[in-house]
Amino acid sequence: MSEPDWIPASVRAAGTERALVAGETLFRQGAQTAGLYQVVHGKVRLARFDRAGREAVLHTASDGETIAEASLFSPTYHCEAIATTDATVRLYPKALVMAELQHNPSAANAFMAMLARQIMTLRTSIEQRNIRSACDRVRHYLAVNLAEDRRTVPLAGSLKDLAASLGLTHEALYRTLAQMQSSGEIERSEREIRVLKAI
Amino acid sequence: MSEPDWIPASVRAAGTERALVAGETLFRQGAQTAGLYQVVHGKVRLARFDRAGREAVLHTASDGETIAEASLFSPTYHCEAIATTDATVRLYPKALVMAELQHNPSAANAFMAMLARQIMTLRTSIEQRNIRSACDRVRHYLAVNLAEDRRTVPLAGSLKDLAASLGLTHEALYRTLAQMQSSGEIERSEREIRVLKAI
DNA sequence: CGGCGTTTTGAGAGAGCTCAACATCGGTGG
DNA sequence: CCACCGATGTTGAGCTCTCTCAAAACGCCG
Repeated sequence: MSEPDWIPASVRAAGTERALVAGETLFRQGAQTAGLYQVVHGKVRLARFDRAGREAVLHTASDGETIAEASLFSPTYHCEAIATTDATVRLYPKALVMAELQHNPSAANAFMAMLARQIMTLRTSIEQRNIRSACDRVRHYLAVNLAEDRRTVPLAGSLKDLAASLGLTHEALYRTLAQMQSSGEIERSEREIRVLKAI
Repeated sequence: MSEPDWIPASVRAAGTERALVAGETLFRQGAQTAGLYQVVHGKVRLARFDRAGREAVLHTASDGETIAEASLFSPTYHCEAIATTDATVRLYPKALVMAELQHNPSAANAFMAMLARQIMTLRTSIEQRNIRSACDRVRHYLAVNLAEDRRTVPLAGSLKDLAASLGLTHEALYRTLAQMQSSGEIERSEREIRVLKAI
């Protein structure tokens, strides 16, 4: 989604890599911002924790995506970044990125477009979490994440992770998927869900 | 929140105003994007409607705020804009705004910062909608919207509108507020809520 | 005064959460 | 090779909480 095509070679060269093991925290809410991170490979999720200890998954970034873009304009991070799988990330220093955006209009334009896309994606997430019914929430997820064949939805990680992304308990997701499968609405295989009825 | 301090006078002068009555739709999801809107006065909310007809309020813009910024980078609007109160909006043509962002680095910078702020606000909304308990959701809202005195939260519109913004039914909100008041957690007056216990 | 929208309160039902038990599978170490 | 362990996947039962449907008080405005 957020291919960092706008990062020029000069900035790219200044990036420093770091390896993360699954479960490791990259940065915490409130910590000083270091710069812009790009996920080289693996999955890193952005999340917040509420008083009750519940984790709200805000986004999961995969290979090539950048995270913490908004933090370029903030002195501290406003959410937690946690490796969902083993992962490698690359850090681009804040000052360097900001200077590039300041002096390179086309980079700035691409960056703005990327922020705009993120805003749209986030609004879709809000729409999704506004749906109470687990079944309709799953349907919404399927509709939004349909592959180009308009019939299948790839499953990137575990169902448990998906449940967290959907804001459901994993039990509720399991049950809902089982029900949708037995009613003939979907078919499931190892790495994808096939949608049989129009959504 | 989104004071359009980055809109230069030249663009400002090219704006065209339009009056809206409460309930009127400014633009619909899927419609061609005309440009950037600024709410001169009144309240305009961005929302989406799901299959069940439920409205998910994504944002409510007040005096001075801009809406549809992300749509500058999209051919169509991705949500509905509806006047919550009688309102006046000003439209800045897309091409003019884009040209300004292209040639004026400081305007581009301010615009990027505004988009970044919006991303953070949207993430806070997702965090909020991830909270199931009506009481905790209200507490979260109060904590996020505390005035500078750290004790009061202003009530801009009706409680019914607030309920929609919180993603709760109005009945649930009324009940929750009544309960929080009777337990001594808050005090209510016409235009604000006073928080008595630390959140 | 009548009408309309907001604010309240009541009662019932449905749905997801919580707690719990168990199956499955891959990896580890004896 | 097998036992063990942890994480994921699955299913069951009960409970809580919000939603839904209803009804009524209240305030505002023509």
